[in-house]
Amino acid sequence: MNDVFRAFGDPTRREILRLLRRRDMSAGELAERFPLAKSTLSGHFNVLKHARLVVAERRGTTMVYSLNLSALEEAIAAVMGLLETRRRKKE
Amino acid sequence: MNDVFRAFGDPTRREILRLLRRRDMSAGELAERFPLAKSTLSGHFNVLKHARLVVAERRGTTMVYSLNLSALEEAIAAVMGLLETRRRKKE
DNA sequence: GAATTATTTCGGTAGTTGGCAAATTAGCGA
DNA sequence: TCGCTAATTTGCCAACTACCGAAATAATTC
Repeated sequence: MNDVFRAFGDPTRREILRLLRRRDMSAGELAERFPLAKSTLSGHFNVLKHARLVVAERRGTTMVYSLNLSALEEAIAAVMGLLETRRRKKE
Repeated sequence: MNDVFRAFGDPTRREILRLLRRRDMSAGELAERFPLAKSTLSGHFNVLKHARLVVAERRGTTMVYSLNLSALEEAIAAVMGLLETRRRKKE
């Protein structure tokens, strides 16, 4: 869970997730959308994979990345947990 | 919004938010719960304030921190946005 | 096995972060 | 104003992060 929050901390990684919500994309396809070196993107993919936010599947010579919805759902639950049990005195 | 995600990236800051969900607490009270220097905690408070996740109010010589629920709600909405518009091909 | 394409790993750098102790600011009461 | 308590700011350092280009790895096709 710690890794999930860390992964969310970087704007580039959030943009990757945003792109993947529409359709699965290869590492190269994703890299084209950013003004960054492919090696840099590869590092971001690793962080996202480690946080289980994306899943990678090799298809021939290319790697296809896709969102892992359940990890996103868990992140939402964790943030919502901060709201739920609040006991307010005044309001 | 960027600052909100950055603020969530640190475990100490998430724990501060978790403590504040029960009741408002002073800087000193909060600092007691962590094995960290007060100056370090003060830095964390600043990050949380900057992200508008907490609000500070001076009460005499002490500073009282409280959760800013609306910022939390926005963070949830942002994460949920990653889920919502997903178009699935198979399933 | 050599050439091609796609991606990752490695080595290095600049900037950021989290941590502390010490100095500083702020409010309060004598 | 002085002394006390609470909290923040400052200066410094070690660890981490994002980034790059070059070299290495992986799968495919000839």
